[in-house]
Amino acid sequence: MVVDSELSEIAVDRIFRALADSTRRDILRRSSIEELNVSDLAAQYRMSFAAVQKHVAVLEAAELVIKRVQGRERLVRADPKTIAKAETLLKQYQQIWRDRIDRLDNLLATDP
Amino acid sequence: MVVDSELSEIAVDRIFRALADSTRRDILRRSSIEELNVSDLAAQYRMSFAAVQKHVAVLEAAELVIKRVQGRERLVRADPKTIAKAETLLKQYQQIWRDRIDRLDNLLATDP
DNA sequence: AGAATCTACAACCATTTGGTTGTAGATTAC
DNA sequence: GTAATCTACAACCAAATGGTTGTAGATTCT
Repeated sequence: MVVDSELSEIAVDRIFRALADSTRRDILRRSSIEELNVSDLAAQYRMSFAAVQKHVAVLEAAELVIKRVQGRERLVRADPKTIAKAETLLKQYQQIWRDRIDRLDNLLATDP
Repeated sequence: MVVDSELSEIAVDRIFRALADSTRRDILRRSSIEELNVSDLAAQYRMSFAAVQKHVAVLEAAELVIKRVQGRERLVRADPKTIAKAETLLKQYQQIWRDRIDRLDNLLATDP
């Protein structure tokens, strides 16, 4: 039985790995609100431009953000589809647990 | 504005980090279905007992599973509360994006 | 054209991660 | 009591991660 249906395990690894860093979560949040270039993002954190660039690359590899070229800028925006996929995955784990509870309930109800 | 409300950033890091490995996700799935000891889990994977033990420890540190002592065994079961929290976090990101869409819609509707 | 801005990317470093083997402590079975 | 089972934990190793600085390529501004 497979929990995942449309994403490869590697892709799921990348999504959760990308979400496992507060700087990246903040980049995701900011780029959910408005499209930003990498310099604007970098200005928000106490780390080098290159470090923020790497964080954006991790989010991009996970397909959590999309980068668009406009002149010399790279505009970053969140991709809500991938976030939705991650949420769906967690829902499936919860569903497994709910099914288990249901089975226990039925057991207790039918066998008093 | 803070996305998280009750979990520390470090705790969120640990949750997503723990989910970023297919072996750990499988352990979580199996321990969602039934309580298992570490040996039973280890038998499922092509890696050493100690490696599986470490994976369980990562899940435990993230509070995604709970370990219970019974005799010489350590019984592992998923903690649905933490899974639910992770799902809630992702929902919040989606909500930010939906709010943005709503704002754009309103803008387009009121200013033709 | 020249300067400033935005980005890419390489090289490097310390720490963490994911695996291994090996040893030892409890608990259970015989 | 002894053997088998289940677990904990240390020590070690290779690879990945998260940061740095430095250099260079486009693009825009004056």
